[in-house]
Amino acid sequence: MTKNNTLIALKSHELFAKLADEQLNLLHQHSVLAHHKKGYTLLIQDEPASSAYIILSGWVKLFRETINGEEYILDILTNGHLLGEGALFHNHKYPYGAEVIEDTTCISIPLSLLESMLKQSPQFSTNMLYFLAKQQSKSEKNREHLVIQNAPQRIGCFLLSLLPQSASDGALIHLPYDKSLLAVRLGIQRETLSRGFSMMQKESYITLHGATVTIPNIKKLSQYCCTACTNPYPCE
Amino acid sequence: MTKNNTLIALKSHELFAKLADEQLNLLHQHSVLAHHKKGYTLLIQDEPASSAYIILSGWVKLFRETINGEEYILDILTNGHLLGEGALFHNHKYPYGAEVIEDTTCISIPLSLLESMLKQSPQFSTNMLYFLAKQQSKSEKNREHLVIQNAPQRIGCFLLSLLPQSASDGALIHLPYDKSLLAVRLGIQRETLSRGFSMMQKESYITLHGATVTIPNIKKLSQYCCTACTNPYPCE
DNA sequence: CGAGGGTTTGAAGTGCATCAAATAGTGTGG
DNA sequence: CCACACTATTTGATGCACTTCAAACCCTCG
Repeated sequence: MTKNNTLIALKSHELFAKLADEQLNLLHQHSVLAHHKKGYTLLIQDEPASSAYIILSGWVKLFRETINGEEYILDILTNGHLLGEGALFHNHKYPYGAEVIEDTTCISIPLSLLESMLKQSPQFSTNMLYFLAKQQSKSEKNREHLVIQNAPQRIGCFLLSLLPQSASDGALIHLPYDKSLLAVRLGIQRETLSRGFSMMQKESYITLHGATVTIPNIKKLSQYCCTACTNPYPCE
Repeated sequence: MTKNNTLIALKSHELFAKLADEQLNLLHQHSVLAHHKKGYTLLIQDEPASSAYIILSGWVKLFRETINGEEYILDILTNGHLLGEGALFHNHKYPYGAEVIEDTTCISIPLSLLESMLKQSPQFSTNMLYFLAKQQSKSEKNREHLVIQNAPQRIGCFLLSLLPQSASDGALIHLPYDKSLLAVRLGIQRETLSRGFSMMQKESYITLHGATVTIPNIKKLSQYCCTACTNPYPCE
């Protein structure tokens, strides 16, 4: 949890892969490690932006406010995820708000530095291009899921996305945050989430105890969730 | 409709803005103008990719096939839109299929050329970054609409997106393609689209004759459609 | 005129939302 | 360690939006 970890975290992020040591050091020098408690507001939508953040631990939700005051959730992020970089291409304003939902450690990186690196480092430019392309494909997938999958399928798909690639049948999953938050994330009501879980238990796609889920047969679950989808399991 | 128009179309695309004449000429030399009839398959999903295309006229649908053979529509494109460029960041394979749905004129541009320009031209790199960022924001908006808006609201939102910025009350819109295709594009059934239209007529948000829509009061319609949304009208 | 696709209308079913209430789980102060 | 308050989650009952299935209508074009 020292300044040294910052360098390691930076190095291991795809956005900074293959960069010259010189540039990594520059990033390292200008980066600040910070801890934030649950409830802390990290980014304010449409406010002038100064930093991007890489999450080292904890959970952060990205959201936008609707005109009549409701909240729309774009994504919920954790270890290794980047946020706030969108401001680089959005008039230096954050395109979404961000709130800490589980105590979070993160690195803040000045956007001005990223901007100058974009101009000077072709490697970084390329990384950013691939990063944006990947994000877009993820966003398209999310949209597809909304159109194609019903509620329980979306839940199952989300569970599968929590599995490491190496997971085998019987794998344990600990839900990373509140079920009510998960419901919003999936675009359904808490009650629907609850009923979805219990239906999937009855059909023995999963077993559920509190916030712990086991998947006895990954193939069976993925067949239920992914058949209607354009991406076979594993989805991403 | 000569080779000269190709140059003009290239110059006016945001992706090629501010490029040196030298590069524009290179693009121009390697670009090919083509006409395709309705039904023509322009791109095949997951096939090795050779070209990107800019549409000059007509309509093209982008789609992906689900595992059980259904079709999911990503977008429907027309004048000025670019397609196929995603292959640059997707192992040189097209991330979607594309089919001509109204006779189309388009320019094909070799991906290899774009790729070398990405490496050599910082301006082009920057353009591409902004282009991808914009596409992503569009994709996020589409997703939001699916979560937040009901069917008639999505229909109204789509109609509003067809209006030029300069449009005033009473503006005429000619639906660009089949209502059944529009339904798929909006993620609803044809019947639901039809009922949505007739409801909006009854509430005098619009009037409808065949494929021609008039919007007597833009503000009224946008209040109905956009209040639940995080983006005020005009949406994009 | 008649065939065939596109579109609308009607009737019934389904999935999810909503509202209401019960239950389980968590943290606090005694 | 327990009692209490408070929140998260589940369960039940009902309603609405959209889908599905079926049939009619409408338009265009040979």
